[in-house]
Amino acid sequence: MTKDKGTYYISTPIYYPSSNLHIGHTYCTVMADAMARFKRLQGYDVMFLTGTDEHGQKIQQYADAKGVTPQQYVDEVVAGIKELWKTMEISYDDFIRTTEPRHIKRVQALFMKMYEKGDIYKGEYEGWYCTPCESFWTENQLVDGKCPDCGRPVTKAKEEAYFFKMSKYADKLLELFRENPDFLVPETRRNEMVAFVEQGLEDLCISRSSFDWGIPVPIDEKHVIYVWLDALSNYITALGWPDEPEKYNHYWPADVHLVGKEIVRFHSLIWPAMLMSADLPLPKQVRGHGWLLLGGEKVSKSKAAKGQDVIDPVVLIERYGIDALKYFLLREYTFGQDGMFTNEVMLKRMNYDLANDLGNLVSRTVSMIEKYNGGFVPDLTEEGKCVPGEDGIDYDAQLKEVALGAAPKVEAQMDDFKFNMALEEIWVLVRRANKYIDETMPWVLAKDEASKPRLDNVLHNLAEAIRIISVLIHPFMHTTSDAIRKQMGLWYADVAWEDAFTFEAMCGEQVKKGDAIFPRLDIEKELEELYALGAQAAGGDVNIPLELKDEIVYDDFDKIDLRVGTILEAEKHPKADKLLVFQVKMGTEKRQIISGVSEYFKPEECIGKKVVVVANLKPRNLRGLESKGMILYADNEVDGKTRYEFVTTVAEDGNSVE
RNA sequence: GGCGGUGUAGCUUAGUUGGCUAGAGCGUCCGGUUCAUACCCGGAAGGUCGGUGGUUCGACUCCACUCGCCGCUACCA
Repeated sequence: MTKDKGTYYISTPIYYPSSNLHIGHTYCTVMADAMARFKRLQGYDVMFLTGTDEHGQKIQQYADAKGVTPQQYVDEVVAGIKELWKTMEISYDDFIRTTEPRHIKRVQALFMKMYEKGDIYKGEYEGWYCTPCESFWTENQLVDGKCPDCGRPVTKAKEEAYFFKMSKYADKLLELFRENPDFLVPETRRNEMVAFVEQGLEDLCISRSSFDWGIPVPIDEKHVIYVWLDALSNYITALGWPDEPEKYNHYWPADVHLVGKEIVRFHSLIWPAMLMSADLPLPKQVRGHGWLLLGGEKVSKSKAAKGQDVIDPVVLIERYGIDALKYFLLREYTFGQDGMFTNEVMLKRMNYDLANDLGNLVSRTVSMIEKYNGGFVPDLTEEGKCVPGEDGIDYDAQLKEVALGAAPKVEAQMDDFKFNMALEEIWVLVRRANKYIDETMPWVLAKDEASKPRLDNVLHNLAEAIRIISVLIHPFMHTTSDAIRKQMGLWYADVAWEDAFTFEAMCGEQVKKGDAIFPRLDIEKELEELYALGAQAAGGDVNIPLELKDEIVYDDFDKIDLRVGTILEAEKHPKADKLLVFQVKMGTEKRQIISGVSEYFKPEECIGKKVVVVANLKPRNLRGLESKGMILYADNEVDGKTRYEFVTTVAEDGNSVE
């Protein structure tokens, strides 16, 4: 660290410890870590915060099922998360757990501050509740009567609850977006939020009394504080607000909250509104990143074991190393956009960029310095300067120009969180250095004693280029940076960002060839082995219980009358683009049934299909047409896209299904 | 349906305020080289910049319409 550039506070979301983390969480945390390391290297006083959000009904249920207390349950999972971050050398400065006393008392203080402001009142909440998502939904938000976020079943809930007058802050939020467009990026997310607020904001339910695994409401012991007030406030409670204000005053407001696009709304609307209510400054920026997609779907805990791609970061690290995985995640994907994750894309990146380009550059340079100059980096001499040949190009000058130009370009890209572009800028230099070797042909120079001065300068310039590369990659791959510096004889100096701005720094260092920095991978072989691992995780030998709905008794099942039917007619609903209207014959009866499946089936291909129908379901009007019953479909995936299949049989129409 | 975004070589994609032959990586084909992890370097083929119309001396870049994807939202027994 050289000069003080001020503070830089960056956060990841606090993760929900319901199970182990996957590569999606890793992706977010790796980005935050790279930025934190980059800012530190530049001389900022960095605060990098991550942590876990440990309350809620779902954790309580998981713990009950396991026969342990919620605290015991989260302690175990959180230990695993910390272990993962340790393995990945995530350089967080603090790890906040919402079950820690320091957090609990400060959340209560925040509650009281908002309460005293008159922004919290007691009301009654009725709605549908999705336990896994900890979300309440209104009747018409439900999809197929299920949670619109995760598709799992919801339960009806009505309870006394405390509300936060968020509606009061709608205008101020719009003003925030209008006057401070950089508050929320990328732009598409900001547009969505503005549209959301303009629709009108409802007050936010911030307490629960139906379970008790949470922080008690200070004015009412029957209630616990509900997820958002509890979780979001971690960004200031970790700093000591309000009782130990020193750190808080030093780092707040945060420079950036890094979040996934699915929680942009909470960070850009609810969190600012809460801070406004408490008369506290707002964070400077919220950045929503994209998702890693597996076969077109978001990487998630429930999809974790599906298919052939390995998304367990621990497995990938064991096979390829932390730096290769980090490089891949940061280089391959564009911040803010979704990206496709496949083993093949990952392996190619690792081989082409790391083994072939960077690893090989270091390897060939060190070899030549050992072979042609006894292992010592030569000094530059006047007589060894490049004499432009017929092409008129001064190779030395070009290499130097690219090398010295890299750091400012990296800085510019990093300012905008364009990790992939920052790395691309570095690789422009890597490629230029490889090209420089072909241009100058040291092995030819080495054959003639008269060209020794020229050879020395070439070797020197290569060493300089690699030294600069070692500085530039340090925030992204510090272990590799150190390994390169060791081979280059640069062990004596700590990495400093300023070193990327000088080109005549080396002389006499003793290089030492070591193991390949990134061994070349046999992609075919790796793909096969990863495929096997993926298949195994997908359930080959392992028996992992499915996540199921609440248990029912036989009588519950017996209430459902399932019948075999044949689709006679099918057409699009005239007033709804996603609905198909079927005429289904079940024995003696023919009736109309409507399903929301037009994106999966063309009407004509449904005709004649045998289906299973829930026949005694209460009829309902759907956009003007009556639907009597429900056709059963099975979730499926074809060519990587989700779709439905009819649940079918060869049995006679009208027969019952049991 | 409403709002927003997006559509550029086989694949992944750069293209700030409109301006020379639209760049890059991977893939393909050809050539060079041997210091190096069978790596590296050079060259070529390949794009009517989704479509149509318009503004302009000139549009991938602006406008209108249209088609396809995506997100938010509504409807989805």
